Amino acid sequence: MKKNLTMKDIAKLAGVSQPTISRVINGNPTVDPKVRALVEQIILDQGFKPNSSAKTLRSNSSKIIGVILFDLSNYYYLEMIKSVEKAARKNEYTVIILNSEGDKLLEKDHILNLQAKNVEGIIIAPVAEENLEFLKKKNENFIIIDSIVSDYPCIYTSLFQGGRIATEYLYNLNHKKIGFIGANKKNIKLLGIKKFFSEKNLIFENEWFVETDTTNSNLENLSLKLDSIKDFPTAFITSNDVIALNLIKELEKKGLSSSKDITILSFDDTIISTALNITSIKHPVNLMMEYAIEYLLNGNKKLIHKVLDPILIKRT
Amino acid sequence: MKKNLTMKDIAKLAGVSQPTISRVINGNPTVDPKVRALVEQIILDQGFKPNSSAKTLRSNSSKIIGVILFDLSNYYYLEMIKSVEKAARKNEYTVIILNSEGDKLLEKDHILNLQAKNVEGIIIAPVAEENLEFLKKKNENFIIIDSIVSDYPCIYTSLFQGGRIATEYLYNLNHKKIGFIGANKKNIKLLGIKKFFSEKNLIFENEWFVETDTTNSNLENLSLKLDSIKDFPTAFITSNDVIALNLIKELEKKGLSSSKDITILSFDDTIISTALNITSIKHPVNLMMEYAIEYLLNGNKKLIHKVLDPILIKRT
DNA sequence: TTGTAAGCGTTATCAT
DNA sequence: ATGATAACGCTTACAA
Repeated sequence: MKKNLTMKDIAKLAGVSQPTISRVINGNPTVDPKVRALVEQIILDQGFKPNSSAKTLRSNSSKIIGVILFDLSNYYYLEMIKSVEKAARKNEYTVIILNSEGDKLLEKDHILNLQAKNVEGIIIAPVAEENLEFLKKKNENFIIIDSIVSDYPCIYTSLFQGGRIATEYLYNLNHKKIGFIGANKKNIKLLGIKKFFSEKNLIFENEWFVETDTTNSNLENLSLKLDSIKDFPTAFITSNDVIALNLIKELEKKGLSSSKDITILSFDDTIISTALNITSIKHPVNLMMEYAIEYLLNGNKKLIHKVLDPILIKRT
Repeated sequence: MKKNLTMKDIAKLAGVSQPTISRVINGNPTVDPKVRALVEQIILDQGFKPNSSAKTLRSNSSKIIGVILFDLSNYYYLEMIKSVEKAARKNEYTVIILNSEGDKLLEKDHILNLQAKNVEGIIIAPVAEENLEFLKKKNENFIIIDSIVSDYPCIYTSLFQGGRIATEYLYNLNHKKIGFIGANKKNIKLLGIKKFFSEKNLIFENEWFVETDTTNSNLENLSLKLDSIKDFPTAFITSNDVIALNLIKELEKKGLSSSKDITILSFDDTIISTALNITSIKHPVNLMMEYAIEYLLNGNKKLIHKVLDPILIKRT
């Protein structure tokens, strides 16, 4: 059976009492510099680190941030994970990443799990509002990412702005017929697109909105939907990179070139956009996670909604 | 100050003693069915989960697996994270993902951190052998992924086979001059490639190996290196997807089409390969992480090296 | 400056 | 079948 060292062991090696070890580790100024030096050397030699369960149990501070993500299929989550781990580490925190897979019950499980681990904060891309209510009821320190939910702390990229600047960019390239492929009609990106159209007194035809499933890249009926469009757009905005990829393939089947005939602009700017060489709307993911950690650790809890500006990454 | 429920609280609500709650939760058969039912209902109502720090401290079982990854830039790590989180969850374990960023000291820090958290196993894509020695000395339950290190438990995809089947595939498409772009010369993929050449009594020209940095996609001198090749290959194998992407861009600058003039085959099969529509060698990442978890939790610890076969994903 | 002792919320060993 | 009680390894008064 594996047995880790304890402060008691270090204390014995140093010939002092266990609390003295604790004092050294926690930088308590009352310890004799000689004792401190000795103890620190022993700690280094032995590769000792205090048991965090005991520490957490006693002091109620786990130094852990929980992150519950909606799904791990969009590639931009990798950057998110990388950013949040780094931002946490900078503050001497560890993150626990969990995948709710868009499942309400699993999300609840994860929340209970994190609470049991005494996490000091939760970053959540939520599935169900009832779980957010639970978090609030339990007085949990948490922040929502990637969603807008009133009365809860949120941090997100303005997809409305994203839709707007995407459209503006295409408009300036002389596109007046612009399609959008994405999830259901209340889609905020779509609202931004429509906003720009109305600003310019242009009409956004209903048929230019092509509804698809965004998390599942299985888009077999995309073809049918595209076929049914009477007045075909000269450009498309897609709700994410994977859809852009599928669109390009569909267009190719129809003998259309995405670089010559139809302009495509995507959301998310993952490596796919780079690979396909298409203009994309980037979320400032890194910034988002830094803010999230900052908010959870020291944030003024009166701050409710933090909106980040999307970034247009121009290509070709 | 946030205060979680404890077994004591539940006990009070149920009118029993605290150890009874523990018995109910741990499925101890000696509890009265009526009491059990009552307690379970209260637990559900209250959304109670026992404090895991206390549990870990007392029982020395944290139900946590640590995962130390070398870097989080290659996109195939996302699938890895997804897989390992899921495989762990299936066994009621939580994972803690850490990024060593290829830094020896950071790797050591992560190891100490995980030990302090009493993790029951560590999955590591290692930076430094001395840290592996430390793990062994500390009698830690761990397994290495993505690397071959003798005398330590490892699980990895056979890159030798990968190189071999990649070459075989191209050979069967009538390519006799095949280049390889990747890291230093001891590269195992390259050995597999050379093996196939020698099997067919063909010569692999030294100039067909183009050395690049694999983690950093900054390949500005790739162009120069390509220019210096006298007998230009008709096909290239790249050590990862990002290099393939850069290669395609370089070739385009030279007026060459990757689909018509030069065939490209990459390693890793991330979404980039899909986007670029190129044949790729896939690591069975999902399988790898399932094995890793299985090994750590129940594995016969005599098993030292587990080799997985790469999968050729044909495209175009 | 340092040691003694209590207590965090569990699990497990006793009794009863 | 269930209730006291000790112990896990730390932090934090309090005493010396």
